[in-house]
Amino acid sequence: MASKVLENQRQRAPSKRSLETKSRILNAAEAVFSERGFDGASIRDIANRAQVNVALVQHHGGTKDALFFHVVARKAEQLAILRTDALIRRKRHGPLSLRDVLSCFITPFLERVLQGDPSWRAYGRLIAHVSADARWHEITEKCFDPTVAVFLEELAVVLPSVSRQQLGAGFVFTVSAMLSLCASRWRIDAMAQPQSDDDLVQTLLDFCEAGIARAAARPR
Amino acid sequence: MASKVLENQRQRAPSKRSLETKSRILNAAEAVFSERGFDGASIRDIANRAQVNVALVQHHGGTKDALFFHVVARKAEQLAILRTDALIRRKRHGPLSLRDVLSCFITPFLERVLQGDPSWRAYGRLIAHVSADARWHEITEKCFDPTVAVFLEELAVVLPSVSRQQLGAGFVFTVSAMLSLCASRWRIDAMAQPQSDDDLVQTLLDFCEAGIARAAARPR
DNA sequence: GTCTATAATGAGATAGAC
DNA sequence: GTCTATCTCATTATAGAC
Repeated sequence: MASKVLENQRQRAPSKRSLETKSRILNAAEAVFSERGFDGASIRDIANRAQVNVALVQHHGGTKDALFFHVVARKAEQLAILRTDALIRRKRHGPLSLRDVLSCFITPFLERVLQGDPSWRAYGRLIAHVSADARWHEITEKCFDPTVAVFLEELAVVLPSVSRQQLGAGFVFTVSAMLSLCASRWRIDAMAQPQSDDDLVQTLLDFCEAGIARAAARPR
Repeated sequence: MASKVLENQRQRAPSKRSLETKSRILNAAEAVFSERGFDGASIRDIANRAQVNVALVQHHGGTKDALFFHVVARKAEQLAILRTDALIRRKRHGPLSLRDVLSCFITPFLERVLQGDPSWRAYGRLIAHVSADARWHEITEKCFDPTVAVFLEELAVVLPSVSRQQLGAGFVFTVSAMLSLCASRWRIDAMAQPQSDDDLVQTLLDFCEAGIARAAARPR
């Protein structure tokens, strides 16, 4: 009898079903958080979307805060690798330009967010939400700041005459312009004829490249 | 008896006390909404901060949505006047430069938000929040789009060779960079030595001016 | 105009059976 | 791992006395 119980426990350490359930929950949380924000989302909404019992969300995701952090961190880790990989790969073809650095940061993100994948689309809105709220300071710090530091160093190499203040400001402006494409693209499209994703990304790169380069031309 | 009731009602049509109460409520709502967002804020928080009974918030502000709209619209009206006035005043001194147009849009806002006035500081964060969320589409449309349309026209005059798509994108990037100073200034300050408000605004204007001017140099 | 009291709902979290 | 049931609390909104 007792051995039968033990055997059962051993055999389903993390069962296949639970793995599926856990990632269904994370996906649902990603979608709901991105649509309604942290406070607007409820565990129950998430459970419904995941087609899972309410209690299971807490069981697999922990508290609501922990679940939120987990959702942000999951793709942030992928993103950190994609961005630094892009940087390393481009470095093999000689010294970097300003546009190279910006492109290695922006493109891996936007090409996923603007493309069809609904999960990345949701993630884009979610990050725009996280980034605009000082309350998520700590999440930003853990998930994104390490990569940002790497790219700031690269900017400093490319533009040695520009002060750290200028570079920091330019980088924040760049990130916020990038995120505006996640949350406010409808506004751009409403102002004129909609344009292709690719054109939009090039326009963004033009904008930020020129903006940061200006600091080099007019040191402060 | 009956005449006494009528007299009481007449004498305090909108009494001085009620006017004070109403604006205390709006100020409190502004502060709480800006700190916690729409969903994170509660009518009770607002009532407490206004030192007023819970029921009074509903009485003077209506539903939570209506109160939110009212708070956003209140300063938006002032802002629309300040911005267009700045435009008109500068037009008297000859034709506008690109930087003039951007400055007339950005400066009236940022000089209030970055300055000490806590009410405008709160409003800045609030607008950053509103702007990052498609849910407030309608509020944006009513409160800000008319002014934006005016400034887009001015941009088109200054840069006739640039497509509406490019101008629209450049304007959205500019607005989002501007709003990043409301919500994410701590991030800039964390990256390097903090800089003065004035330097920061000039850096922003340099960035956006160069960014939009680039579109003129490289038409798409 | 202001207050108390309460209705009606929905939230996050947990205990305990299976 | 999964589910039902429930605890505990906070929310918006309103009804009605003063």
